[in-house]
Amino acid sequence: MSTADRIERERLAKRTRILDAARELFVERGIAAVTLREIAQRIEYSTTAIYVQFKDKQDLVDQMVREDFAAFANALHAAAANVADPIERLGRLGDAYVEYALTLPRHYQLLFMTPLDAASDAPEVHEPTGIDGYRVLLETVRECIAAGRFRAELRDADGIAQAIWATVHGVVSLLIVMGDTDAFHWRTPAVIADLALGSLVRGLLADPTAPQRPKRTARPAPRRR
Amino acid sequence: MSTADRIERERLAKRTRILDAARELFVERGIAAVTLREIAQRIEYSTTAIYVQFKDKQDLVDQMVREDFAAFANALHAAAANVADPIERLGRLGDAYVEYALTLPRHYQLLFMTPLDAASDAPEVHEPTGIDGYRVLLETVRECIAAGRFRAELRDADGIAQAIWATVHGVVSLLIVMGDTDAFHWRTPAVIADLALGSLVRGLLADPTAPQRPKRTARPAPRRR
DNA sequence: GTCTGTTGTGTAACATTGTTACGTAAGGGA
DNA sequence: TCCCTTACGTAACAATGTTACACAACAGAC
Repeated sequence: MSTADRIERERLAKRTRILDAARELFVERGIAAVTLREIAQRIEYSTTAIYVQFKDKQDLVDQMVREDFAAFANALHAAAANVADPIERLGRLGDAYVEYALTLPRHYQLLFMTPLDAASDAPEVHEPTGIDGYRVLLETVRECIAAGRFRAELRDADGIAQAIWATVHGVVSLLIVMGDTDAFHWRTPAVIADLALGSLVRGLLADPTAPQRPKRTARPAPRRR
Repeated sequence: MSTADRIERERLAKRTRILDAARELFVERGIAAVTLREIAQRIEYSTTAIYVQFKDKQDLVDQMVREDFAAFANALHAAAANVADPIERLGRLGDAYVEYALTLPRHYQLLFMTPLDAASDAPEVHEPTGIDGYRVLLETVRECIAAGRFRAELRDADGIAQAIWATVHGVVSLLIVMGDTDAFHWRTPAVIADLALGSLVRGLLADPTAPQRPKRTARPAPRRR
């Protein structure tokens, strides 16, 4: 059925157009501030046409978020690839994480700083969002443990991975929310991330006398609002 | 003018009633899900009566948040009081932080996980929100540095304080958003916090062979939604 | 004691936004 | 050629934040 294929192709193309327009507006002005009418107008459809592809606004947001979680996980995979030393890999993962999050702060906020609320419809059916990226981290931590790089009493890979995740998440999320308040005299994201993750890893190491990681390039502060 | 006093007192009492009702509803069901009509009904006023005391909904939220930031800062002050050893004080601060945040996750979300948006009206006029608690932490870090407890190359008190803040914030905020997703096999908040903050501090110390902190009582997982 | 102006309150209405009902047009399959 | 599914748009609805306006209460001036 070539015709059915074409129809499906057009259907998917429209879905992509909607998601792209929505993504752009969401990232720019925040999810709550964007109306369906606005999205529809941008792609030259009526508002209700969106409802053919998406059950409601929340469904649109969910599907977009799910796609972008995958992209985020891919970025982490890429950062970890071809790095033999697991400790070094931890650093690379952290760098990539901060990089992604602060390049698209709005997006990060959507992905990791917003409880999924009404997504309780059927999100547990699919792969839980964010689990991909977590697995990369967890595997690296397991390697560190297996290689005897961490102190002997540190055997809980999940706990350690969660602590590391929490640390980098804390840096970026705190900066996204509070980064505009000058009174805190914020250091650059790279400095804070190096201090937090660097010291954390150092505290985990069995042999802290090993050399530290080199400096990275600076990252700009997250943009406003 | 006793009458003017009474009027002012009544005015303040009404304001408090509004804020209390709003707080209760916000904490229970989230800020966006609560309507002004609902708040008004709970305190037996008309909806528009709220507008006499507050410019709009955002203003109401702002004022509530400002008050509660102060309460949070007080909790931190109390936790830090009468603890001579600055390193131990860091731990106490972290404990109090996690305790407060996970006891009132909704509230924490409101305070530290939501960009202030329209609060850009006149929030910078007043003391920036959250700065009180930060000062307690910063002062403690300064003491640690002055006492030579940290490694010699660590001299940037602001940077270190921000890294520590980011770490505990990361633990609680990650759990608030993701804590319900079982696939991550979350450890208890106390375990993650100890791993993250404990290892971070250990990584900062000039002498990591010093004794670790004792275990604390367990904290329940943050409640849903 | 009366008047006046300010302040608080409620009713009604408005604008916006997510959402649904319904009529219509298109187009593929029999 | 006919039917039926699908997509689309117009109009309308419900909920919510917000404003306009009229009225009542009441403190202060005279």
